Amino acid sequence: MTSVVGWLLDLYADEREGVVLWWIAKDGQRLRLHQSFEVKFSASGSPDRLRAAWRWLKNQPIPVQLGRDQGRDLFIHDPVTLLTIQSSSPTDHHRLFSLFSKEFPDLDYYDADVELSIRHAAKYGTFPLACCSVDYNPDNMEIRNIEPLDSAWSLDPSPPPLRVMTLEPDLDPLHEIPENVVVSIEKKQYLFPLSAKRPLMINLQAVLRRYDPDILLTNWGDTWLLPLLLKISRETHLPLSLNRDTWRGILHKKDKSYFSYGQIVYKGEQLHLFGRCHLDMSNSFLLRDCGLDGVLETARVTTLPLQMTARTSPGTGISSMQTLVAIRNSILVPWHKQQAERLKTALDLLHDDQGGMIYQPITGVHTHVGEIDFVSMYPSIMVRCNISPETPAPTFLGSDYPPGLIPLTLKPLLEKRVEMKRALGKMAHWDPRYDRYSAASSAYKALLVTCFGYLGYRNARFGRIESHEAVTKWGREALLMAKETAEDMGYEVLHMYVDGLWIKKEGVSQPDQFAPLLDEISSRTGLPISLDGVYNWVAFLPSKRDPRIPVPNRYFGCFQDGSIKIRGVEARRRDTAPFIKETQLELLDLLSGCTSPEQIQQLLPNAENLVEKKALQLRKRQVPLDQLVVRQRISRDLSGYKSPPPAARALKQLNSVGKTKKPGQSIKFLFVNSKDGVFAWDLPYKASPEMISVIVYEKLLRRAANSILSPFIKNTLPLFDSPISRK
DNA sequence: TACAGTCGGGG
DNA sequence: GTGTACGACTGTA
Repeated sequence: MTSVVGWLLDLYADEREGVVLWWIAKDGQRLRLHQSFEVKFSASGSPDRLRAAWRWLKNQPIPVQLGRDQGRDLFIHDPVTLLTIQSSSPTDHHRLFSLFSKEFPDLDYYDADVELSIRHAAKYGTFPLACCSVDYNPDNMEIRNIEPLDSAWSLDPSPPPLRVMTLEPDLDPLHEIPENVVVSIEKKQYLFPLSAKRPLMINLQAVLRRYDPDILLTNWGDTWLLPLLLKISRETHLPLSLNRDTWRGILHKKDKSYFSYGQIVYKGEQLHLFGRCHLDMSNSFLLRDCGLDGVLETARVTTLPLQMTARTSPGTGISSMQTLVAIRNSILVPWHKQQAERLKTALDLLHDDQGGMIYQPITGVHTHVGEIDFVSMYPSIMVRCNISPETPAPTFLGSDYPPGLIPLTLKPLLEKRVEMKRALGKMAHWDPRYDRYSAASSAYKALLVTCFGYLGYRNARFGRIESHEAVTKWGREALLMAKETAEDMGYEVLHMYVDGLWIKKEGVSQPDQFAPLLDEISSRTGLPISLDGVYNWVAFLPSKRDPRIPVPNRYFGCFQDGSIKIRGVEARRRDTAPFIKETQLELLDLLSGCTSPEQIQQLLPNAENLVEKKALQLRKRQVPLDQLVVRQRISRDLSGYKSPPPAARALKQLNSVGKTKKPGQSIKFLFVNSKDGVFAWDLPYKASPEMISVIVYEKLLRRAANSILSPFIKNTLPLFDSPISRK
């Protein structure tokens, strides 16, 4: 028997060995161990059907152990009688469940589709990069015992000595033709020409062997680079050991488009490795937004393998956390079948209108305004009021009922994030923990927010619309209490939006002056609230269709520390060209130091000069083309468009040269003087400055400038706004 | 004018 | 294999 202390890198099922676990040992070894792992699921239904199921299971060839048990279904009051089915390995379980559930589609299944890593976490307390003490038999590398020395909730776990290698083409393969593969290891870089195929393979294989990375960080690795390298490897018959588990194939997952948050999203194809983790920066929002630290910190709390964590949505993450808590608390995990969405009833529509509290702002420019926001409002409410599918409707001050599944899941995450945020506030930027804390804090925020959304999602395993409504109800309640408190203390409330208030009081302009109000709101509502900042000035815009009507989420302003906040206007939209966005930001920057409307008035001529200068650059065609690129999402197949918008016309051009985009992918294009009015950016031939439609861009420029300047220009109608026509 | 299409969130 | 809202805004017919 050998004992080793190390960090868990990866875990996956194996046909013969049960579960394979890769460890980074303290002494630097990379260890491949395995462990037999039994998997149990259960079914409930009428006694007749369960008897029939028992007979069927007895007469099929996959070995099983059957039993009877009782269990707790969160949505059923009484204990449920269960037929339990235990397989001796994860692969047996998969095969058996897929056959069995087809044979008996009328049964209710539990614990049937739980990710292997979650089952392992529930049984042994493991999670990605958990530091553990492992006993194993050195003769056959079989694990005898795993003892976690680490908790997912600790702020500063012992850091694993990860070896990271970056692999990327030198140019964006969607836009240009890359010539080299760039390999980066720590501070070193290597450049291998793509055209010299044999040397490329030999060199790559050599670095992979020599450095033996744990993490292979790529750009376009899923969708372009690794498929290409594997193809070259086949053509040249030269080996390329991307996997550590060398005899294994690489797992390809197909691309797909799906609906989420009311829109189509596209997820590119994926390549998963074994024994080593492939993370594609271009195919992972989490990796792009929160970096490698964000992925590692998310994997620790969700217990999903690193390669999966990087590529899934926060919804999958929070759902995994709920599943783990359920198993640990002996709550059955209902099988999540993909059921057709039923149509909404009139009642549902009525309910949907009862979301967050939204108020109409007082339009125009206001100075010395404080913005206060509840901290993680919805998750805090779920924890404080014990809102969960199985808990009774709460009163505002919580319930006597024991904590439900959702609060049990959220509480440690919420507390870890609050602690990290608190530490960040006092920490220097050069502190080695700073980046990791920031990454974790924004990754956790997404998990927390999504948990609320999932309560209202019909297909979620642990959702219940009444719970969702209870959260928004208490949210509105808390916001109204905050408003009353502010008014009681002499503030004017200019605007409210879901979890934030914009308030003003004569003589109050320093951050610490807001403290008594914040304390009072916290004590009245029981929810944490903090000052987002004090604006030098903030402008709430009216509707463009009717200037008498305020709109809740179009505003911008400058804080005392010089930072700028913008919502709803062009610069916030991803379909705004960089040049236009830049202009808006420069205009705001120009006005940011002002503390009175008079000062702003004085600077207006400068602002207008800036706009004219930009317009002149456009007319002289001096603006770099990449600054004029517009990006829009394709929502359907080309044939689905009745009046093709610019993005669809650009896609048509790409199609004509054999390139394609699927619904959910975005496409880049320029506005030009041609029949289509657009020119796709990723065509093999390049656009030239003469093609650009100066008219279109100048209108976009003036419209954007107008969004910023109109609140300051008295008694003038917007001068420059008119529809943009093609040509 | 009616209809069709896109975006928003946070950091 | 995970939020099919909803309102503002813009372009096209």
